[in-house]
Amino acid sequence: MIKQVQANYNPAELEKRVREHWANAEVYRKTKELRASGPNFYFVDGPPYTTGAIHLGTSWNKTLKDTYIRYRRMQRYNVRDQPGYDMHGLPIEVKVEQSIGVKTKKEIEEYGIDRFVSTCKQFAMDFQKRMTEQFKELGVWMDWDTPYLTITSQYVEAAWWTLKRAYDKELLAPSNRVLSWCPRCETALAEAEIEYRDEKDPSIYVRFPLKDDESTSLLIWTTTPWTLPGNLAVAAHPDLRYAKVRLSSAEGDETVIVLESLVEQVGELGGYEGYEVLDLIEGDDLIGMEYITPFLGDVEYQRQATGKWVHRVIPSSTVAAENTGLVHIAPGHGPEDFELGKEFGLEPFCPVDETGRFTKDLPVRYAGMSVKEANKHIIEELKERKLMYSVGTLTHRYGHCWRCDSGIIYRNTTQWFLKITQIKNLMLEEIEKIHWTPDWAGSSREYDWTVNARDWCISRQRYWGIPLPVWTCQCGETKVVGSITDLESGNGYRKDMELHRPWIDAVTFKCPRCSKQMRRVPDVLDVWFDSGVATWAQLGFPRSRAEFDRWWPCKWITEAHDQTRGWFYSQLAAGCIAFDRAPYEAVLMHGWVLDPNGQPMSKSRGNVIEPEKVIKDYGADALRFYLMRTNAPWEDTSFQWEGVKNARKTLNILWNVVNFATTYMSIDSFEPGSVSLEGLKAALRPEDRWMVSRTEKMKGEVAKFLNSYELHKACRIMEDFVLEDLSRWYVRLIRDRMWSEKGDLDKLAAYKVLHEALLSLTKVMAPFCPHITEEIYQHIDGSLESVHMLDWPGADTTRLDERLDQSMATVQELVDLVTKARQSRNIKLRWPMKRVVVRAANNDSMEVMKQLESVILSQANVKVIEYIPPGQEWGEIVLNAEPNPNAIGKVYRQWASKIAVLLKSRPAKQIRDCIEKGSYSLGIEGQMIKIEPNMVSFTSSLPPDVEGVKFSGGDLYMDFEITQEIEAEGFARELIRRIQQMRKDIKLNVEEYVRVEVKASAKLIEFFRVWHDHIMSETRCRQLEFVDSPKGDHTASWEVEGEKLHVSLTSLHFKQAMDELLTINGLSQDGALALIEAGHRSLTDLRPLSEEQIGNVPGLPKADVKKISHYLERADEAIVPSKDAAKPQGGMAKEALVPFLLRVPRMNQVKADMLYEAGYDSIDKIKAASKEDLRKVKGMGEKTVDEIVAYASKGGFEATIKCEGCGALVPPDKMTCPSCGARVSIESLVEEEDKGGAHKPALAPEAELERSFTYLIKEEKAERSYQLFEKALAKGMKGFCVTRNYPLKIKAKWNLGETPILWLSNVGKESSIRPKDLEKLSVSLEQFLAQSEGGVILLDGLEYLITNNNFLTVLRLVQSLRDQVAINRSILMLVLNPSTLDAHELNLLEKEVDATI
RNA sequence: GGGCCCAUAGCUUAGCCUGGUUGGAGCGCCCGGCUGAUAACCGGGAGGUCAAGAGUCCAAAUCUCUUUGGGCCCA
Repeated sequence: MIKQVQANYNPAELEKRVREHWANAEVYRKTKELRASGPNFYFVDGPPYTTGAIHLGTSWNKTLKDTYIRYRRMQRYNVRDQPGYDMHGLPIEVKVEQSIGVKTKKEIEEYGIDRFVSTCKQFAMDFQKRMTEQFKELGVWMDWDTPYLTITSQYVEAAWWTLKRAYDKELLAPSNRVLSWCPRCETALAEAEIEYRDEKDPSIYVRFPLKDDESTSLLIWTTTPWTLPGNLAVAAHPDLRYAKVRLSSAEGDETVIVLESLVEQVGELGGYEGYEVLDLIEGDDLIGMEYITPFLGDVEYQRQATGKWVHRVIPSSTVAAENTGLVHIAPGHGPEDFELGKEFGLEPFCPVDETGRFTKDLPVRYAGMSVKEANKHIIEELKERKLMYSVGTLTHRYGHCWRCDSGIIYRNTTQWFLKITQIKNLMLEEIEKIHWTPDWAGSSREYDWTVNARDWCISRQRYWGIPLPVWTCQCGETKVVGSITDLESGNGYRKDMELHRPWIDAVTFKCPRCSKQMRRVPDVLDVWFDSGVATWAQLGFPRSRAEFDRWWPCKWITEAHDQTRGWFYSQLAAGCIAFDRAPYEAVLMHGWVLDPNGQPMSKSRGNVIEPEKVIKDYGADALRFYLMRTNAPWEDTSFQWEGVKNARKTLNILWNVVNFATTYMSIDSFEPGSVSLEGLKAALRPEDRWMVSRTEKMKGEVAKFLNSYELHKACRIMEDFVLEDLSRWYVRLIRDRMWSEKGDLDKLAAYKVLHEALLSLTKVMAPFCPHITEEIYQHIDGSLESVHMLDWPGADTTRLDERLDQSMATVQELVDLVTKARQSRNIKLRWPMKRVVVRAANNDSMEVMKQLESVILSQANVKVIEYIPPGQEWGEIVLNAEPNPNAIGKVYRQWASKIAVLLKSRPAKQIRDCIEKGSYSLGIEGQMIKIEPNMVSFTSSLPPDVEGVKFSGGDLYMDFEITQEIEAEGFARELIRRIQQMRKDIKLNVEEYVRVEVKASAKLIEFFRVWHDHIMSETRCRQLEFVDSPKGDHTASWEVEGEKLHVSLTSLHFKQAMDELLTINGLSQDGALALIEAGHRSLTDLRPLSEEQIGNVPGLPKADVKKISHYLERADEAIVPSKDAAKPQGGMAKEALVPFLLRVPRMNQVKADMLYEAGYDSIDKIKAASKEDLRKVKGMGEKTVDEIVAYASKGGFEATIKCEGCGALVPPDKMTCPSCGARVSIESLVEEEDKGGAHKPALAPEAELERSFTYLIKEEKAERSYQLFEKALAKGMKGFCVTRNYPLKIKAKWNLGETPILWLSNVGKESSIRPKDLEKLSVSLEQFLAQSEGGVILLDGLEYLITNNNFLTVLRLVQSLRDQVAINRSILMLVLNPSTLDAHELNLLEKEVDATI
C-alpha cells in the first residue's frame, strides 16, 4: 500500500525514527539471517584506535564499509561484519598518565602497574562504547553487540600463537641494534611510530685534527652535537675526490680536508676569502687516516677504545657529496653508523640512558644532562677548544614520537625483532596477488614501503599492551608461549587469569635445561602488531578452527592511505609469518578528509569539524552522500559545508518527488503490484517509456560504478537521475495526468512508471543513504520489513531504449531553446506561443519530434508545431538576391543598374538554383546576359517575429507573433502584477479591498475589459475604472511592452469594518461587503436599524439579513455546555458482524464466533480492544491478534477493496466480489503496522461523536478524523472543514459533498486563510457555528497553526472555540500530529478538550 | 632527498587512459519565473592564461619533460 510521506524532509527526526524501527523490529538481525545461506563474504573491519571521538575521516571510513556491506548483502552474500577496536598501546598510556598526573615510568611503577593498567583498560572500554554510539548514529550496520577487542584473552592468545609461529620459523629473535628511542616514553619505537616534521637544529662543522699533522683537520658536519662524544670514526666516499686546501682571510688561515667539489662553499661558510688547493686526494687514499676525536681526553671509553679502525677514516659508499663529504660516525647513535661499525669492528658505544641523558661514561659536567640540553654546551666547548669551524642552524625534518611528540634519539639496546627482511620476497609476491584499488596503492605504495622495510622491532618497554610471550632463563634458554594451554604448566598460573601485565609477570617456568626459574621478558608488544592478527584473532583461532576454516582469508578491507605502513602492512607481515600468505584478498585504499583549506584536521591545528555537528545540522544520509559523492574514494577530500548542504538538497528534492508521488498515489489507492509495466504497455506514452529506459540505465550504471569502487560516479548518476530525470523532467511532464479521472489508464501508466523509477532508485541508493531510502521504501512498498532486505535490482536491458533516450535529449534541447528565446524576448512561459517550425535534419529526427510532440507542446507552451521534411526549405523563409554592382559593372558596364533591378525582381530561389547548376541568364534589350556566381549573393530573412536557431535535431524557428488573444491575456496579467506590486508598495493588508483607476491606450482598455472580472478578483478590487486621470492614495506609471499604464489605487479601508462585522456569527464576506458599501461600517451602525432596513441593503444576501437580526437580538445569552451525555452502546447481530471479521487476515469462522461470544459484539468494541484484551479470548493466537489490531487500525473494517479481477469495489463485509464473484485476497498487515513503533495512534473508542464536544484527535496523518467527519456528515450534520491540505485533494479523497473547505495556506486566495491569521480563522469558525445549529467542524493541522503562531495563542483559540461549540451544540474535531509537539504542550491541549482520540 | 597521488571558474568538481567544433556541471553571485512538490521548485546570465614553463604534433586541459604548490608514505 502506498502511504503518503510527511510533507517535509526532516532528517534528524526521520533518521531517529528509522533507527528505532530497525531496533524495534530487529531488522539488522533479520537481514543477516535472511542472507545466512548465501555465499560467504569475509569482511574485516580495520579497528579504530580507542582514544577519542570519531572524526570525519572515521565517518568516511565506516560509511564506505557500511555501503559495501549493504551492497554485498543485497547481492545475497552472507557478510561477516564484526567491528573491531584497537585498544592497547602508548596513546592510551599517555592519556592515562595525563589524567592521573604522572610523567615517568618510575612514577607509574610507584602508582602501581596494576592500577595503571586497569585504568588504561577502563579508558579504552569507555571510548569503545562512545565510538560505537557514534557509528550507530551514522547508520552503520555492523555487529555492534559482539565486536572484536584486541584486549581480550582470545585476541592475546592469537597474537601469541603468531609469535610462536615466528619463533619456530626463526623469524623472531632478540638483537642488539641501534634504534629510534623516545626518551619520554622510555621505549624503543618502530619505524611506523615515528612522525616527521620540520624542526630547527644546530648545523655545525667541526674540525677533527689529523693525528700526524694537527695543523690539518678533517671537516665533518652534523646536526646532533651530542653524538660527538660517541664518535669512533669518520666515513669518506672511496670513489669521490677530496682536497687538502689552505683557506685564508685577513685574520689568518687554516688547512682542512673536504670534498673537492665543496671547497668553495665550505670556505665561504668559514668566512674565508681565498683558498689554495694544496693536494687532491682520492677518497680511497683517505681511508685509514687517523684523527683526534673531540672528546678523546675526557671520555674514558674513547681513551681505551681499541680496534683497527678506531678514530680513523673508513670507506662508505652511502656518503653523499654534501656539506663536507666527510661523515662523523657514532655507532651507538645511528642505525647506519651501527651497521658501518659492525663492518669495521667498532663497538656501539652509547653513553645515553633510556631517559635521554648522558651516563657517567661522560665527564661530570655532562653526566645526567639531557642530550638536547647538552647540545649548546658542547657547541660552546668546541668553540672554546677551537674545534668549531662553523655554527649555524638548519630547519629539517626530524623524527618525533608518534604519541608524545618528543624528538627521538638513537640508542643502542637489545630488542626483539620480527625478521621481515627474511620474508620480504614472499610479502612482495603477495602484494602483487592482492587486488588493490586504485592499483597504484599496491603496485607503487605498498610495494615501495615493503621493499624498504627493515626488521620490525616489536618489543616495547611499557605496560599497556599484549605481553611479549617470551620467558628466558639466566642460562640462555628461551621459551615462547603460543597459547593459554602452554601457559598452564607455569608456576603462578590461574585459570582464566588476566593475561596483561603485571599479572602475567607472576607466571614463571622451570628451565628445562638448568632447572632454574625462567622469567618473562617484561616487554609488551608494539601495538601495531596487535591489529595485524585481526583476521584470525576475531575468528577465535587458534583455539577453535571451525570459524577459521569457514571464513578465512578475508575478502575485502578498506582503510585510508596512511595504513600503507600501518594495517595493510602489519597484516601482510603477520599473515606471511603465520600462513605464508596475505590474509586479505582485496583492498580499497581511501583518502583523508581535510579541512576546508586542504589541511589535515588535528586538534593541535584547531580545525577539527565533528561529524556529530554535521549530522545534527544535515543528517547522516546527507553526510554519507556528500562524502561518497564529492571525490573518488582514493583522493583526499577537503571538507566543505556547502557540499553537505548540497547533498541534503538533493535528498530533499528526492523527498519532494516522493511526496508528490505518494500524495496522488495514496489518494487513488494505487496498488503498484496490481499492474505490470507489460500489462500497461499500450497505455505507456513515449515519455513513460523514456523514463523506464532511464531507470534501467541508471540501475546498470550504479552497479557498474559500485563494482569498480567509483562511488563518486555512482552517486552522481543517482543525483542526476533525481534532479534531471525525475524532478525537472518526468514529474513536470506527468503533473497534469495526476488530476484526471480515477482508474484512467493513462494516469495508471504514469503512476506505475514513476513508482518503478522511485522503487529502483530507492533500492540502489539504499547502501549509500540507508535512512531516507528505508523511509521511502516503507511508504511506497513496504512489503518487507526493510529496504535492506531486498535483492539488488539487476538492470533489465530489454527495457533500454537508447534511441528514445537520444530523442528526449533532443526534445529537451528544443524546449530549452524555446525557454531561452522567450527569456531573451521577455516573453513569459505562460503566454502561449503561436507556433514553432522544425526543419528536421533527417527523417529520423523528424520522427523523434513527432513522437514526442505532446511533450514539446506542453513544455514549451506552444500551440502548433509545423514540420519541414529534411532537405526542404521552410517556405516562409524569404530568399533575397543581392546583385554585386562591382562585378556586374566590370563586364556589362552601362547595363549594370538595369541588371541589378531585374535580378531583384526575379524570384531569388530560381536564380540561385540556376547558378548552383552553372549560370543564370537574363535577356536585356535582346542581349543574353550571363550572370556569374560572383555577380550575385543571396541572403535569407525570416518572417517578422520569427527567430531561427540550429539545434541537434535540425533548425528551429520560433514564431513569437502575438495574436490578439495572447496579447489581451498577457496585458491583463501584467496589470494584475502591477496592481499587486502597488498593494505591496503601500504595505496594504493582503485582505484589504481597493479601488483602482487605470489610464491606458484604447487598445489596452479593450483588453482589460475582456478580463475585467478576473483582474478584480485577483486584486481584491471592488471598483475598477478606466479614466483619463487616475487619482487615489497611490499612483504609479508603468511602461509595459511599450505601452504606458497609469494606475491609481485607493484603499477602501474595509478591513477593519469587515473584521468587526464578521464577528456576527455566520455573516458572509459578501454580506459584510454589502453592508460596508451601504455605509454601515460597524456594529453600532447596525443597532438602530430595523430588520426591514437591513433587508433593503443592496446586495445583502437574504440569509445574512436573518443572521444579523439574530445577532442583534441574542446579545449576551449564555448557554451552559452539556457534557454528560452517555456514550453509545451499539451491539450488532452475530450474523452481521462475522462477515466483517472474516476479512481479517488469519481469521476463520471459528475464531470469529469465539470473538463474538467473548463479548466483542460490535466493530467498535473490537477496535477499542487492546492486544492484551484480545489475547484473553480463547483461541486467539498472538499472530491473529496482531492482525486484528493492524486491520482495525488501518481502517480495514471500513475499507472497500478493489477486485483484482474486474476492478469492482468489494464492501468491507464481503469476501467475494459482488460483480464477478472472485474471492478477494487479504494480505497480512502486521509487518507494516509494526514499523511505526512508538507512534501508534490511540484507537477511537466510539463511533459516534458527541454533540457539544471538542475532540482532540492525535494522528500522524489525518485518516480516522476524516472518516469520523464523513460519518457525521452522512448523518445530515452540516460540516466545515479547515485543512492545510489542498482542498481539491481532500475533496477527491473524502466524500464531503458540498461541505465548505477552508484552506490554511499562504497562497492568498479567497478560499484560503493564512495560518498566521488566527483572528480570521476564529471569525469564520464562529460564524459557521452560529449559522448552523449543531454543525461539525474538522480542524486538520493544528500543528501548522502552532508552528506559525505560538502555542499559547493557539491554545487560547482552542479554548474560545470549545466554548462556542458547547453553546451551539456542535462538534469540533481538532486533528494533530502528536509527534510535532512536546509532551508538555500535548498535555496542556488535552486538558482543554473534552475527549482525546 | 626519495616514492606515490593531486592541481581545471570564488568554492567543489566532470573531461585526461583513447589529443580534434565553443572545457561541462553543482554551490555561491546577479537577473528573472512559478505559487496545485511551497519552510519548496524552475530558468537565464556573468565568471576559466585548464598551476607555470618547455617539448611532441596539423592540432594539447588531455601525451612527455622540468618547475612550483598541496596531501600521504618514507629517508
